Amino acid sequence: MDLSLRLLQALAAVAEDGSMTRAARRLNLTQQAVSGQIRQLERIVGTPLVVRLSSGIELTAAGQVVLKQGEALLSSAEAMMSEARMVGAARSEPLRIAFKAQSTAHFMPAVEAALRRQAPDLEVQPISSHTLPEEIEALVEGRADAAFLWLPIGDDPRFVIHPLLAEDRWVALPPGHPLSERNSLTIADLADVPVVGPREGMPEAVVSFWFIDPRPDGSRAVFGPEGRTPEECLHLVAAGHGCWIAPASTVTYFAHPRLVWLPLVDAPPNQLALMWAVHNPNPYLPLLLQETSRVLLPAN
Amino acid sequence: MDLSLRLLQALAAVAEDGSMTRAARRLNLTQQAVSGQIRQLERIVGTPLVVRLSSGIELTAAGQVVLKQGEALLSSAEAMMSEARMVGAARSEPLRIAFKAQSTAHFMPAVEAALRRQAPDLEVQPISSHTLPEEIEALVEGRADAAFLWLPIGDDPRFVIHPLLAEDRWVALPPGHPLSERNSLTIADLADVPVVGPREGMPEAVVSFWFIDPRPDGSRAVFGPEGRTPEECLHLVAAGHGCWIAPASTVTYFAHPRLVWLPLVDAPPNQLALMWAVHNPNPYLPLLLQETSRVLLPAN
DNA sequence: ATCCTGCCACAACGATTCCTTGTGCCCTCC
DNA sequence: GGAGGGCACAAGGAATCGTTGTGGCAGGAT
Repeated sequence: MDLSLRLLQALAAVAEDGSMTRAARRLNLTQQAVSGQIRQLERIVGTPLVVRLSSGIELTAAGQVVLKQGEALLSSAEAMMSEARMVGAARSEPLRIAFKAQSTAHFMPAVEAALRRQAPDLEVQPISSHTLPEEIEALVEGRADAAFLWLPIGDDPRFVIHPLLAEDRWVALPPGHPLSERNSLTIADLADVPVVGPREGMPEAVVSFWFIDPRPDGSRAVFGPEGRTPEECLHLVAAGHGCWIAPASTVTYFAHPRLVWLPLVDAPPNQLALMWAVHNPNPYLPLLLQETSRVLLPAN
Repeated sequence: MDLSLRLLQALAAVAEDGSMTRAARRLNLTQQAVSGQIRQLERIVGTPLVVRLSSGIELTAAGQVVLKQGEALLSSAEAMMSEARMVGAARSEPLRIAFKAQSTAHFMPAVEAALRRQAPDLEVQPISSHTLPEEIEALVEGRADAAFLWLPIGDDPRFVIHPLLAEDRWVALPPGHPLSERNSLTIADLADVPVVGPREGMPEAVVSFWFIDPRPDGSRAVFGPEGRTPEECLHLVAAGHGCWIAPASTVTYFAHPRLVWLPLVDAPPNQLALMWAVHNPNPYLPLLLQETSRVLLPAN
């Protein structure tokens, strides 16, 4: 049976007024409606709750039980809804998304728009960072709920990782470089070219992936000067210190006239991924994943 | 707004299964129905409770509040109904009605039938007694909830007294008595006739009323031997010890061939009353009064 | 790549519930 | 004895609740 709080309110009003008719007036209902509600409540509980008199009503012992505990129930329900409204209105759970500026940022507006369509009340809070360690730190320290980043990052049981899409890697070369006249490159072409990029604080597997070290033929990569940010790397390349191997989408951010970008056709692609801490309770994370997939995958 | 427990059950099931469709199967409903219930619950509470995903649902923070407190609410409601059913089924409140055997008893079957019509589950328990002090004692000691008796009984703030109907008093005389040939009597006729009846343990006002002492002309009544019960009084009258002044309805109980009953036309009538202890909480007392009035007054 | 399955939402229809008006009966009070 | 207030029953319309049917979307199997 399905107990409705309205019935308990009716009983409370009837008990207080000692009369269905008076209670009905107070509840802005007709006497018949209140009579029906009491009857329904009695049917649900399964025992008479009031004694009908021509001068009004009187509660039975069972009616007093329902009255007393019903009032407790009503106030509990009121408190529950109030608290839920508080929690809901507080937007106490903004979704904080970390991304690398000018690297995993170009789809953020579309993702945010998609989220807003599904959950208009959700507050999306972008957290920008410049390096992969910064992003991971933000997740670990709870400053961000999720992060967009490039795989690989090495295995890490603290995170849930959802690969989204694969990108070929491209190589940035200075305009005057002998290889810069080519249409595409292979790993073998880069055998003697120093590679710039971030190394400090990166897991070994990540360095190994981006520098392609060791090379498929077993030789070692030539490590050029360290560039921690994309800007530093580009500066180093433009200054002739070597090449930079980067995700394809980076090309669109840095179509610099003093640089030449060429695809690296035989290198395993890197992957854009969405990641969050395994124990993060934010309920919007699955929604974020879903909407991100929707935004990114058709545009493949 | 009107919160129904069904909605809370739906939320609980949905939260447990992580999916509206699976919850719907378990609840023997369609997915659409459950979806509607969740939507309605969200409208009532006023904030989103679940995040809709293509792979199922996820509770928001507000949803977790409602889930947790809602489950408490559900079990409270279940406990409430269970206890009310217990109390109701226990018939823990039989209505115990005291009456004087062969004096205020003749309408008891009709009263009980009327009560049964209005409250089929009510258990009526007759408590018979033979004297007025016995009846009052039963009320005071809580062995009876209500009593039928003859007024007056003297003022007593411990009781609520509802007069029901008035009866003329009649006089019982032995057949050979000089007055026994009359059609009716006046108080003056009884000036020298000893009166029998109960005196011991009766309030003075009651003795004064039944013995009509003092008489309207200021003279004193002649007190015959004490008869504590109707049987004793009748025996005393039949033996020639005097007359007995009794309620009219007594005549129907004791239409004895060896007695003559005559109406006492100028004596103030006595009244049948329903009475109970002021603090008796039995909810059926007003119903008893109502039904008793209905039974007695038309038959006036 | 394509189909199949599972998830949810929207729409339309029928059954039930809910509240209203209208009525009758009873009791109480004036 | 009439007026007023109490409750129950009955009938009709509105709102609610459930169903079936459909579509979009994502994930997994063929």
